[in-house]
Amino acid sequence: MKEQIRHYFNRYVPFEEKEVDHFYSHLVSKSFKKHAYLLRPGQVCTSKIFIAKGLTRSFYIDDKGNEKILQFGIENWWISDTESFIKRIPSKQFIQALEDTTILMITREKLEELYVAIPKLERLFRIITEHTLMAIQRKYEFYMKMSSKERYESLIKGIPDITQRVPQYMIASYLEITPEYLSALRKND
Amino acid sequence: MKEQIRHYFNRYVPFEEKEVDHFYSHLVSKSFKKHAYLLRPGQVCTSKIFIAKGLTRSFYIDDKGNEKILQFGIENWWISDTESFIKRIPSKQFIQALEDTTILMITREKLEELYVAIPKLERLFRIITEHTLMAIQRKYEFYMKMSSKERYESLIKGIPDITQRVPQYMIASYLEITPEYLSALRKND
DNA sequence: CTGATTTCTTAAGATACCTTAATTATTGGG
DNA sequence: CCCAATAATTAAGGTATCTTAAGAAATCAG
Repeated sequence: MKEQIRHYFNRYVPFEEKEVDHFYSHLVSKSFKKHAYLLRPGQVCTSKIFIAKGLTRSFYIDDKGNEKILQFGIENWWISDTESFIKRIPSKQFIQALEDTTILMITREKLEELYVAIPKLERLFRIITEHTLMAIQRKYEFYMKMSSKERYESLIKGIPDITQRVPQYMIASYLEITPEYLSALRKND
Repeated sequence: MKEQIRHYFNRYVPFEEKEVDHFYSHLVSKSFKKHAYLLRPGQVCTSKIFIAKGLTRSFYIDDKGNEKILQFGIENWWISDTESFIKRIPSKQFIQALEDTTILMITREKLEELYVAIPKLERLFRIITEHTLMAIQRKYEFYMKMSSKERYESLIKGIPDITQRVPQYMIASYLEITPEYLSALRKND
């Protein structure tokens, strides 16, 4: 798993073996069975959470009691609740494993210590955050302009095996359409 | 204007007078008349752009020749084309002043030099980017779930004077509804 | 101040997507 | 392997939002 982190980091900033070792030694690894919760409403999301393996969904329950899926999280993606993490306020969302999932996490406190100890880490996370921002912004800018069908196709293109890994009604929730309508869309290719 | 930057920076990270001076001396200020373009498709967005005063829109032209507004930019907001900036690829969008607008900008090259000279700056931009990510993500997550009317109300809440500053058809484009329908929505309060 | 241009409104018919409810298909635990 | 629970489909009728087209209102340049 250290190798995975090393590889991921080096996509953004070249790191020496030693630096990765140092950082990695402060990461906490945790495994969750399918359906287990990584975060529940009311908890403060105190750590950055990196998915090493598996699949998660982030969702909340709306006024009418419906689950609203905000994001799927896959390998090599950060899935913390950004708002809860930054503002140190209780989260409103669930993060749930949809497959057996292994994460690597680091608390905010520890990370801030490490930013001082390994200044390059500050750079790394600036760059990672910039890239995440770019990806999220791009995704939503286009999602907003797309029809349901186009959003579905776009999701499949981004995560081709998502239909094998996630029940269809969750994909519908994520795309903000009803399961019935998604079913109808799929019927006419 | 230096005072404005100082104030903005200190919202995120405490800076000494001297450090702000140093950074500020590398910023380039530019003014644009209403309707002038800050960026056009084909150009690479080589600078981070901060709006000191005024109002801009970012938009692109879709397949059918329609303008699609992605963002409005107001005072104390960064409005660069993130993807073009990060990947150093030609932008697909226009950024246009909707009022007489003054920006402060800094090239990527200069900024990277300054990250080394003033390490605290790296931290500042990590934090700014984190906050921007949080804001953008939150905005879109909710926009996706909202009706047209709710999106309109949400925009007004965020930028109360937007209706005075921007023609209604641009607001409609931003909210991804037709001007006709926005007009109808406004009619029934 | 005035005509030209831009912006906003109105209304009728069309379409994308939703709601409800019932039926069928699939999956997982014992 | 089977039953219970979960997930997916179908269809009918409804609503939000779009399209088109025309006219009214506001703004801008000279």
